[in-house]
Formats: sequence, C-alpha cells, structure tokens
Amino acid sequence: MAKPTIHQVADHAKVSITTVSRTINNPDMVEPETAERVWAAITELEYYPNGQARSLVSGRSRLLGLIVSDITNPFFPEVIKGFEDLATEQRFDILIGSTDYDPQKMALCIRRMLERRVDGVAIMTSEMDNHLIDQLARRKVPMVFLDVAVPREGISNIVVNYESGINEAVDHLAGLGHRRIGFISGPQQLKSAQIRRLAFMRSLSRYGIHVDDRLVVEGDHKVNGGLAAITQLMQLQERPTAVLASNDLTAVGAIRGIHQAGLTVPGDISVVGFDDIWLAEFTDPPLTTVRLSRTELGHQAFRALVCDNGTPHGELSVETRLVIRETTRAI
Amino acid sequence: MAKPTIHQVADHAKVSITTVSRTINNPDMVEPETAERVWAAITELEYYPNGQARSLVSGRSRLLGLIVSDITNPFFPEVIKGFEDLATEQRFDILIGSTDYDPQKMALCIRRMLERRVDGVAIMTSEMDNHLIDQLARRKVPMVFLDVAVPREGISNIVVNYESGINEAVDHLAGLGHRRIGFISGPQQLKSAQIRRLAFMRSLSRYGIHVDDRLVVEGDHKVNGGLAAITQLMQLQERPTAVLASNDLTAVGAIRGIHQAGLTVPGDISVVGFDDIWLAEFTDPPLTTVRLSRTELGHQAFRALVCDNGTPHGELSVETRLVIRETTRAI
DNA sequence: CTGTTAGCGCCTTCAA
DNA sequence: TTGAAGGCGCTAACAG
Repeated sequence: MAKPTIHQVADHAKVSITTVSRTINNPDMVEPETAERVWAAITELEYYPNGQARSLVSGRSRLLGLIVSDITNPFFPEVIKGFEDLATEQRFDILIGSTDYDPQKMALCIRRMLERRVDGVAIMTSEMDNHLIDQLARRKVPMVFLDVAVPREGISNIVVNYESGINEAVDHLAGLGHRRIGFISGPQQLKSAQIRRLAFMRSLSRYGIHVDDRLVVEGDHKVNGGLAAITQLMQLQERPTAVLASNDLTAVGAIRGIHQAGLTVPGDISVVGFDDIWLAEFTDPPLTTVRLSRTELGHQAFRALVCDNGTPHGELSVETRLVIRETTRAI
Repeated sequence: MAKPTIHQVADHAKVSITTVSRTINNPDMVEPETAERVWAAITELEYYPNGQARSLVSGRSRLLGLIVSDITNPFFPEVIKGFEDLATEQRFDILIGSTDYDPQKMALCIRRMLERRVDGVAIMTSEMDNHLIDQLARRKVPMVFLDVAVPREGISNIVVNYESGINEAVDHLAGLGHRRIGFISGPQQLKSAQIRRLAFMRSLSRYGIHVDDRLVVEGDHKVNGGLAAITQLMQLQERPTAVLASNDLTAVGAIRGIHQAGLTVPGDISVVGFDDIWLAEFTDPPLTTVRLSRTELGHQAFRALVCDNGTPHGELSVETRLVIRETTRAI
C-alpha cells in the first residue's frame, strides 16, 4: 500500500473511519478492544494521518514561519535552533524563509507564509513590507518582531536589553582605568545598530565619561568595516585605549587592524565585541564580548507566537551580559 | 474579510468557483474580460489560495524536507542556503528538522515529514532510522543522502570528491618540502570522517610518502579534539612538520595547541584545514584549507530531489579544492 | 461506544 | 468559455 488513508485502516480494522479518527484523537471515546484492533491496523499498514487534510478541517496548520535575513549570518543559526527546539516540542513545524536583505524576497516570503496558512510568523529582519504585514495582521496571524520600531495591535515584540550588557562592559573597562573608549557602530540605517550605539553613548555619560564624537565611527557589522574603522581610530592623535564594537565581526576586524598596525590586543588597545557568536571564543586572543543569547531569543520568539496561557505576550525581553575573555586589560 | 476563500472571490466577481480556479491555474481557458473581473476580486479581497486544500487535491505538497544534525554546526547554514535558493526559485517551501545527533529525534523528524507529505527529503546526517527510511522509500518519496554507505533503489546520493582537494593539499605540502605529514581525523564512527582519513592515506602513498601510523590520530571534529590530538602529535620524538586536519574546527584546535606549546604556525608546523568554513578566513593566521562548497552541496541536494528533466539523478558529486592562505610554509 | 453525514477549500471531470 | 458535481483525507456534529 503506497499511501494508506484512514479508509484502508478502517476497512482493515473493520470499523468506520470515524472510529479510526477517534482512536487517534480521542482515545477515551473508543472501547479498548476496538482501539487495539485499530492500532494494529495502523501499524500494520504503516499509516500516517495526512497533515494537509487535518489542517484543512481544523483550520490550524501547526506550521510556524521564521523569517531571517541570511541564515549564514552567524547570528541566526542559534536563533533558529532555539525557536525550533520549543516548536517541535509542541508539535509545530517550521517554515524558514530568507530575505537576503531584499524587500522583494521578503514580500515573497510572506506571501508563501500566507498561502501555507501558518499559525504564526517570527520576523527577525528589518526589510518589511508594511502592506503584507497588514494582511497578516488582518488575518489575525500572530507575529513577533525583533526590536521593531513601533509595536502595533496584535504584534508582539522582543526587546533586547542592550544597555545591561553594555553598562557592564563600560564598567569593566572603566574599572581597568580606560577613559578614552571608542565605539565602532553598525550601519546606522539598521534600527538595532542605532540602538546599540545609543546604549553605548548613554552608558558612557552614565559613568561621567565625556563622549568624544571622533571616537564613534561607523562600521558595517562585518570584518572589513571593523578594520577600516579601527584604522581611522588609530590615526587620531589621541587614540582610544579601548574600543567597543557593535558586533563580534566588527571586533574581529578591529583586532586584525590593530595587529596590522603593529600594535597588540590587549597590550595597546583593549577590544570588546558584541553578540558572543561562536567565533568569539576562537579569536586570538579570545574575545571579551557582550553576550546576547540567541537561543533565548529564539525561545522568546516562539513563546510570543504560541501563548501557553491563552493570551498573547505582547512584549518579551532578552538580557545581555558581559563575558570577559582576554582582549581587555588594565591601561 | 478575515480569510477569503475561493467562494467569496467567485461571488464578488459574479462567476463560479471553477472560473476563479481557472483564471489562477489555466488562464487561457478563461475569457480575458472575465479574468480581469476575477483578478480585481482577488486583489480587492486580498485572496490567497489555501495551500493545504490545493495539496490535498493535487496530491503534491510542494514541501521539501531538509534534515541536518545541528544547524549551529558551521557546516550547515550554507548548505541550507544553497538548498533554499533553488527551492524557493521553483516555488517549493522547506521544512527543516534537526536531529541533534539523536536517532530518536531523527525518527520524529521523519515522522513529521511523512505526515506533512513532503515531496522529497534531503538527509544530511548519519543517524538514520532504517525502518523509517524504508517507509519513505515505499511511499516513493525522493530522498537524497550525503556520502551514504550503500545507495539503494530510489535513493540519490551526493558523493564528495574529497581526494581532489586532499591531493592538492598534499601536493602543496610536499612541494614545500614536507615529508612528515600528520593527520588529525574525525570520529571514526562517522562515515565521512572515515572517507576523509582514507583519502589522506591514499594521497600520501600516491606521493610515495611513507604513512607512519603514529602520525594519524583521532580527533572529534571539534576544537578540543584538535587540541588534544596535536598535543599528542607534538610529543612524538620525531614530530610532524605539517598537519592536515579532517575539518576546520580541528585545525583551529591544532593551531591553538601549537601556540600553547610555544611554537608557531606556520614557522614550526604547517596546518591545513578542511571545509573552509567561514571562520577559516579569520583565524590567526588565516587558515590554508581544502574548500568544500556547501552552497554547491545544497544545490545538488535540491537537484537530486527535484529532477528538471523528469528522471531522477541517482548520483551527484561535489568537488573540493585547496585554498592557500597563511598557515603553510616551506620547511 | 460506534456509524452516518456533512463539510474544510480547492481542482477536475463532464455537460451545457 | 463557463458551471455543476464529485472527491482529495480528515474531523465533528448528530443519531443510533
């Protein structure tokens, strides 16, 4: 039998299809003996209920969309894993979609989610098509965003507490005697990059450290941007003694730039990254960085979509904290 | 209208549902004027056909399963991306599943794929439940594996040509004067690790270099295993002047171990990795390694599942080649 | 406790 | 060119 349906099972067990359905979904509504016969038939025929048919009648697909910009960005795999772990635990399947930072691909992604009738979508990217988002909202498809600008009706949001970790970092650096602390930001069109930069500025003034504009330069959240930025920073007549980067890739670029200039980390300049991607542990020297748990992020995204208590969680948060390794040292 | 069905569209356009279906699927069977009215209704109501219903009647889900062991393993994201790129291009959606190297999770994964009625599954992991694999085969679900032991009827296989790249590496090393070349293998219960080790041995003898058993030690495809292995290798009275690692993580561990021993790379020992994961470019010094294109791997996996010409491709291959960076030097 | 009936939303004959 | 009717596989009333 290629693909047995509920009918073959019913015939085989000499019951009606309803009884088969019931022994699967409402076991207590069927007599044990009958159930046994049905199960025997199910295993005998290797029957698997057709999910499509089930969803069609139930109106729920048990499918969750997860949209990221680029899965090869080391930030995302752990997010996905965290999301997936909870999802499969609750018998949800996941539809992934990559936007490649392209609004058009984003639109296609959402259209696919719409056609598949997903029970929720986690959107971890910023290229969003407002019109399509509206359509999801109108269909009451639960959505969750990451650090979205303006939370709306029916849209959950995960806010990352960047400041807690950045404060720790500045605290750490200040404690080591650093006063001229530079910052290499991410591309400022990115909302999250803006937030990180802001958090840094605030943290600095919180410590009464003067914020020198020349010490804040823009990178691109990639290695080369970090390298270019640190080079610029090192050309200052009063160069910083420590640098905080908006993400780990930037920090890697910075370290590389410092080495290329014949200086050492942390001997001449201390460096602190952000994110604590897997790579951070393996730079040379191992990178001191602010950890943002992507697994936790994935978990929260799932929780926002599938509310255990029945009511949707509007706003969830994820903490950050400093992980001290070996790229920071007293001045 | 929360979720308009084909019926509302039909009413709105004052035609039958059949006509709506046709203007979407067989445009030439419907008069242009009518079609226009229908399209107007579709956009007006923001109608998206229900994929579940469609699959139910067509018998094809346009869903492809992709099973990996651990998405946070830097090997996989690019594979997924390559697979996804081609898939979305042809309007397929992807269901991901992680096994976490756990046969039981693998079984659950496959069960989910079965229930979703996927049109094909790419299985990029080795924990496989033969019984469930059989069920997939019996249902004629196209499958593709990576370096599987015994290809069977209806199962495609992607063979990676490890030897081409490893030959290049040994060639390169031999050209630099190295004769005592060590190898740090992966865990030998892994099929692919065995193949890599074998390819190395063969390559060596191909160059007439004597294979000293003590120069081949087993790692675990992770950083710590590489570190432990290189430590063991360095304790030999005649230590190797160059080491080839079964994957890049292992190479990273090796470099670290060499540094910890107060030696330098490539000054004292040359190191060659395998895979060319993203990280390889950012080690210190940048890692010379054998590149295995994961994107290509993903592409091939897709092609094996969805055959353009109508007949399934039974066996596809992916090449490897040496990428020379800075961890190798003349003796 | 079990079976019969009526859809879920769509595509596909078959007639008109 | 269009429409009516049947069915994809399953669940959920409603009867017995």
